[in-house]
Amino acid sequence: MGIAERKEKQKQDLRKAILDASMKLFVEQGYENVSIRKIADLIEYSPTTVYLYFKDKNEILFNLHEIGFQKMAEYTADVFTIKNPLVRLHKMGEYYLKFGLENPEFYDLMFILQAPMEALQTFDNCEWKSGDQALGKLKETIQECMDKNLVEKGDVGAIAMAIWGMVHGMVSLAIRNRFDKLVQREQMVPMMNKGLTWLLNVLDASGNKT
Amino acid sequence: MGIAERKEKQKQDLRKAILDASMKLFVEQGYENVSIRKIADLIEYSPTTVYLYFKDKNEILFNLHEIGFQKMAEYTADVFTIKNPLVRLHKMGEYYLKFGLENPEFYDLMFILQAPMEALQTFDNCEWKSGDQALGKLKETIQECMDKNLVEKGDVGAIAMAIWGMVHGMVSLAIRNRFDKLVQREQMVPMMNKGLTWLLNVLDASGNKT
DNA sequence: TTTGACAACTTAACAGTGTTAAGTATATTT
DNA sequence: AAATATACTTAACACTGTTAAGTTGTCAAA
Repeated sequence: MGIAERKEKQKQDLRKAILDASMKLFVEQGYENVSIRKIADLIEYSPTTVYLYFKDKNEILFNLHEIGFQKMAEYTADVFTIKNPLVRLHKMGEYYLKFGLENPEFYDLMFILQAPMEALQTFDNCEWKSGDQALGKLKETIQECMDKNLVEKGDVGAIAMAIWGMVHGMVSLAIRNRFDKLVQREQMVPMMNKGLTWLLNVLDASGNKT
Repeated sequence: MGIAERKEKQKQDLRKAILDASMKLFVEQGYENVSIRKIADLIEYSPTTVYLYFKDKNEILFNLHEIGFQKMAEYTADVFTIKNPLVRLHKMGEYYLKFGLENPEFYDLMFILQAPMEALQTFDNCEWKSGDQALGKLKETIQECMDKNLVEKGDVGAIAMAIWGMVHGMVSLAIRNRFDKLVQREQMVPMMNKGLTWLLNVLDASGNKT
């Protein structure tokens, strides 16, 4: 069935072309400019053709959001070589801040916009795999810190929520312009890192009961 | 000039009617359903009339965002009677979480959506007064904690950023559905409070050097 | 009193959005 | 050769924010 295979490949090619076009619009003009009509223009098909390959726009944005997680994984790839879990935790936070501030559009898609989560809800297996995996790594590192008595023991889930919350909070306040009028532009990034370091320090202090 | 006064009053009345209609749409149907045409329908004027009273939609949303800050102030009104600044800090955090989760639409407008900040940029005095005031209270409390040696001394600005970041992060991840697939629905709010309590505990521990 | 100006408001339109129903070719199967 | 299935398009619906131009009605000066 060589002909059926070729047809299947062509279908997958067009699907990929749609995602590539979406990606191009996304990185060059931001998520607000990813519209079905603009995608259609780029791939030189009619807008309705897009709907033969994706249920709706949310589904396209969900795919871009996944690419964002891949990109983020590149940022944090080397932290897992760090033996000391507390140092690793610190570096994870630093890379998280770095990724968010250097890729605000991707960050938006991954952690702020509703669209990808709305797409998720329509799926059969509606787990948020990307988020679950990222949170998992955080939890593991926190657990390791506790096992090695580097930090005081406690509810890993709650602590992970709080730490993730802190870095996410700072990034999202920054990229949604809530720091603009409150902090000088040059001091923003160093100050965010200082905030993170502060947390890691009090955390460290809480563990040293020896 | 009684007649000029009456005219001025009528203008202000219509301005208020537009805001009231916006508010009604906002609380009943969410910010996505606040459109110029729907506002116009409610006040029974043509859509273009709205533009005689507000520069654009952002300016209307900015006004609603201010109302949100008033509402938030009601939540936190009684914390300032608390003498112990560390206890006060804890309660401020608790009320912040409570407000955000009970008023997700307002929270969105105040801390997530770009629209009010875009309006701000067009103003003459483009300070974010509401945000500045709220952050100020947080900073004061942190400073007081340091002055009384309840927490280790450090950069107040950075620490305020981190603490605000944490509560904002948790609220915004929650209302933008990032916890949905990761944490059981019933455990979400208690877990967020647990995360906050955890931070306050390690903070407390960091201060007890006596 | 008539004219002119100004204020308040509306109509109509522009340029865009996501999405769907219905139609048209082309290619495959019966 | 006829029927069917595939891939795609046209045209439309129902919205969105926003603006240019036109229409009233009121008021002050000629």
